[in-house]
Amino acid sequence: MRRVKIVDALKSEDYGKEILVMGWVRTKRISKNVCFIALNDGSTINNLQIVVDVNPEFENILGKINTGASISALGNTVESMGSGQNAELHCLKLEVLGQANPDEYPLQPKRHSLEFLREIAHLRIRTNTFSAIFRIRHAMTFAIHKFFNDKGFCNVHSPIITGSDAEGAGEMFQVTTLDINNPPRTKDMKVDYSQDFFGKQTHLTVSGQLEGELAALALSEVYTFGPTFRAENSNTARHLAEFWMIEPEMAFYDINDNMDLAEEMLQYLVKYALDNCREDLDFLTKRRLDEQSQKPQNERDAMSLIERLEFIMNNKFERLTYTQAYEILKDSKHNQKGKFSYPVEKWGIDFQSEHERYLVEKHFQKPVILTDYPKEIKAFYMKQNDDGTTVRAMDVLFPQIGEIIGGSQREENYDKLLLRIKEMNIPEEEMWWFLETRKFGTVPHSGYGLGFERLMLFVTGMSNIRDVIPFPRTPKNAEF
RNA sequence: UCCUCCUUAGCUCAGUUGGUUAGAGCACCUGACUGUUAAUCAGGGGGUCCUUGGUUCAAGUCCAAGAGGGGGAGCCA
Repeated sequence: MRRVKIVDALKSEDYGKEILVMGWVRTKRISKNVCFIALNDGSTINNLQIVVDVNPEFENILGKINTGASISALGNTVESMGSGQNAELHCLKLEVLGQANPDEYPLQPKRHSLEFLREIAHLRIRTNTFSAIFRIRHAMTFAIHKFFNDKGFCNVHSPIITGSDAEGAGEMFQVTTLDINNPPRTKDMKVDYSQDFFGKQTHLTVSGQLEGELAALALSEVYTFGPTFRAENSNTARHLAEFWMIEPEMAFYDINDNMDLAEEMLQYLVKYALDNCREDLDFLTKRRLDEQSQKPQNERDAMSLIERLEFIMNNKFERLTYTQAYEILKDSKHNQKGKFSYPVEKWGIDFQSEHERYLVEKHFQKPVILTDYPKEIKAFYMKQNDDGTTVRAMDVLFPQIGEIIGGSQREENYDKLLLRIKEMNIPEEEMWWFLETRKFGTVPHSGYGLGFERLMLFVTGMSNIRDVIPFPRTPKNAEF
């Protein structure tokens, strides 16, 4: 007999049918004549209640079943006599697949701290919170591919090992097969990378953007969705050493087309979650409400998770330039009363988290897209404006998490790009292939990068990025 | 990397001005109970007080160093 998933068993109102289910025991409640087992198989946040008559036939088996054990149960679906669920399974045949010693199994039917669960990342997936998060993570992955596919974008696999260290997006992890205790040396005692696996020094990628641009200048509209690696010693709830990034890159798009796409994509993804992950979102909404009730009133969210997602879905993002944002911040009472740790008093400063949060959470109270930043604080490949001081950059700022997207229209003029590469001391000889796209059939084009885990933070309402990726990689931590 | 807080039972946490045998709730084990929803009730077992060193008649408590973790900042996605 074929196993029925619990998500389907719970949906069925065709009572009296004999079905087989398998899963992991969440709780067992036993009394003299009847035993209730809450069974979960990860197909839904909801458990199927297995009802077992306590008789000599089952007594021995029931003794082997504790929280965490895996079982298979054959029985008839019946309409529940108790409240709390519609269908339940009246058990006819019960089998233990794998026991879980209750003295050793760390998950109890009670609330655990997220910090404790991080230490048992191999088991935390079995909890309601994490199974909900990872079902949503899957749904978001799928929705991203669906969004771009429906628009005719081409998914491009950019390389994970890169031979260029000129991407400029952060510190990199080196990839080598040389013996680090005794590497070959050149005459001047430097490590001789010509003897390394690739015949040169290589690293894990920090961005697929440059390769994405190459593809866009052939396929028009492309996106990458892959892992990226940053060896920065960042210890925050918003940074990972290994994270997933979505990087669309579009030929013939200017910065306004770019912003339109970013806004449409974020709203599409939020709507997809609301339409397809409702039960998991309801659970996480309740979880966050419980968590918030521990906090003082003035630190609590103004909106619940679901309300916030609906708000994003239904409201246009605010668009303004860096200079306009600078004026708002400079003239704000907050600034004039000296309440910013970093006062806003000189055009050209890079905005701090506190400034971004003020704009998003206090001033506009909605997502904000900032454009046209001073060129000094942005990357070399961004298109320079005619004013000679700003570039066509755009950052999408979200409540709670700050910068969720960073992007720009790209500089398509060969001479301007080359000049900028020289000004910023980027090794020109390593960028020959990138420069050639501007030499042969260059076109206006744009793109952006979305940090997938930052999106996940927003959609799930979790507050630590280590809780929205199954096995987080952070400084001093590569367990599991 | 900087600032700050934390580390006591399997988990979440109390532990007073340093003072006898370190506590609670949940979990676990035993028993009771005809339908429970993190069931309930009664009883029981369970401790490297993060590590090392120091002060003291006496340290879970005070001091120093180290390790691990949380929150905030920087860098960014």
